[in-house]
Amino acid sequence: MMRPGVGAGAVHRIRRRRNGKAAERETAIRAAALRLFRRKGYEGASMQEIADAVGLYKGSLYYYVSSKEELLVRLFEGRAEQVLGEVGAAASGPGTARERLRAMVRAYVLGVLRHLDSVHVYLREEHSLPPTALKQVQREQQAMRDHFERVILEGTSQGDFVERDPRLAALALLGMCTWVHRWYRPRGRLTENAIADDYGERAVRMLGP
Amino acid sequence: MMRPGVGAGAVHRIRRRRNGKAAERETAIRAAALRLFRRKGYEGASMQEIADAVGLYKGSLYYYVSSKEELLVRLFEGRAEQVLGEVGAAASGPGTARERLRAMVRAYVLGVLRHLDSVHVYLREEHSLPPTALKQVQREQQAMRDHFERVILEGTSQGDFVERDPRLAALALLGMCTWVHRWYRPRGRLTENAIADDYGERAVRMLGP
DNA sequence: TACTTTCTACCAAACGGTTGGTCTGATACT
DNA sequence: AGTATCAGACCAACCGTTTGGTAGAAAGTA
Repeated sequence: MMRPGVGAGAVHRIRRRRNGKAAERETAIRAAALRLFRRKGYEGASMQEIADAVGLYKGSLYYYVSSKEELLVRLFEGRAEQVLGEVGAAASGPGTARERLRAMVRAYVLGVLRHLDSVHVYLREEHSLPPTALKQVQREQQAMRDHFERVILEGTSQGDFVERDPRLAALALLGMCTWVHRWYRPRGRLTENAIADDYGERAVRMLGP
Repeated sequence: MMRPGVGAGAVHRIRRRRNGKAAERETAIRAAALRLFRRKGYEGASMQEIADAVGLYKGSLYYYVSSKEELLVRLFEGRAEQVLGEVGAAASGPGTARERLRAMVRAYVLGVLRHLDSVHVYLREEHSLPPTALKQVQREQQAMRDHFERVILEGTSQGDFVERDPRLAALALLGMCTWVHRWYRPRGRLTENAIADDYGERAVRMLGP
C-alpha cells in the first residue's frame, strides 16, 4: 500500500464542522464501517462495500475520510474514555471497597454490552492500528486494569477482600467481564442489567472472604 | 473470489504421506502461517509472506496446500479436541465437584497458555472460516461450556456450590480463563502452572459457599 | 552396473481480479 | 459562490492461484 507522507492526503482539511448534513453523513459512514469491520474484519471489508452501505460512490467517501486507516482509528475515539470515566467514577465514589467494586463491574459490563460492535472491532483489530493509536489503546487498557487493581488492593487492606495477588485478580475479573461480548445476544435470555448485576455479585464473591 | 466446487483444487491428492522431507516442509508451512496469521490476521497475511518465511516461491506453496482457506482450517485440526478431552476427563474423574472443577479449570488454562498462537487465531478468525469449519468450532465451544455447566450443576445439588445460574457461571468462568491469552507473556512474572493453579482456586471461590 | 522412466519438489512467470486511492468534469442545491 | 455528490476512468500494487517446465532423486529394467 502507498503510505504517503504524514500530512499528505489531507487536502480535505476544508471540512467545516458546522454543517449538520455533512456531520450526519459522516456518522453514517462510521456506522457502516463499524458494522462491516465487525462482520468481515478491517482487511476483509473494502471501501467499496462501505460506500455501497451508505449509498455513495467510493470516490465520494474520500470527501469525508482521508484513508481507510483513519476511518478505523476514528471509530475508537472517545469510546473507551467514556467507560473508563464511568468505571473510574465508581472506583473513586463513596462506599466500601466491596460496594465500589460491584459498581465498577456493573459499569464495565454495561459498557461492553452497549457497544458490542465497537468492542468486537476494538479487540480484534489492534494489529491493524498505526503505532500511535495502538499505544493509546494499550494505555486505556492499562488504566482500566489499574482502576480495578487499586480498589482490590484497598479492599484487601480493609478486610473486605482476601487476595494474595491483586494484579492477577484484576486480570481475572476483566477477562470474565470482557468475555460477555462473545456470547451475549440481544433479546436473549438475560437482559443487560441482569448480566451486569450478576457479574457484580460474582466479582465480590470471587474476592470476598 | 472464485469458490470452486467441493472437491475442486484437490489435484494434489497424490501426496504420499510416507516421505519425511515433505512432511517437514508441511509442518514448517503451517507453523509459519500460524505465526503470521496471529501477527497480521488471516486477511492481512499474504501467501507471499508465508512463502518467504519458509524460503519458497509462493506458487510452490500450492504443492502442499490447496488454498489459503484450507491452510487456515487445517491449523485448527485436533487442537480443540485435545483440550476438550483433558477437560472432559477431569469433569468425569473422581473427587468432589469442587475438586473436579479445579482440575478442569487447570486443564483449560494450561491448554490456552500452551497454544497461545492457535488460540489467538482460533478466536479471531472465526469469521474467515467456511461454514462447515465454523460449525465445528461452535460445536467445540458448546461442548466445553456443557462440561463446565454440568459439573457446576452437580456441585450445586451436592452443596459444594451455591449457584442460581449454572449457565451464566460457566460463561463467566470460561471468560476469565480464556482471557489469559490476551495478557499472558511467556517468561513473565507468573509461570503457566502458577496461573493455572490460581485460577482453579479462584473458580471454586467464585462458586463456593 | 548402466540406462531409462517416473515421480517429487520446486522454480519462474504469468493470470485475472481486486484493492485503496486519485482525479476530473459535470451538476444540483443552497 | 460554495457545498456535496455523481459518474466513471485510472493507477500501481498486490492478491490467491495456475501453469508449464525442470533438476534431481528414486525406481524399474536390462
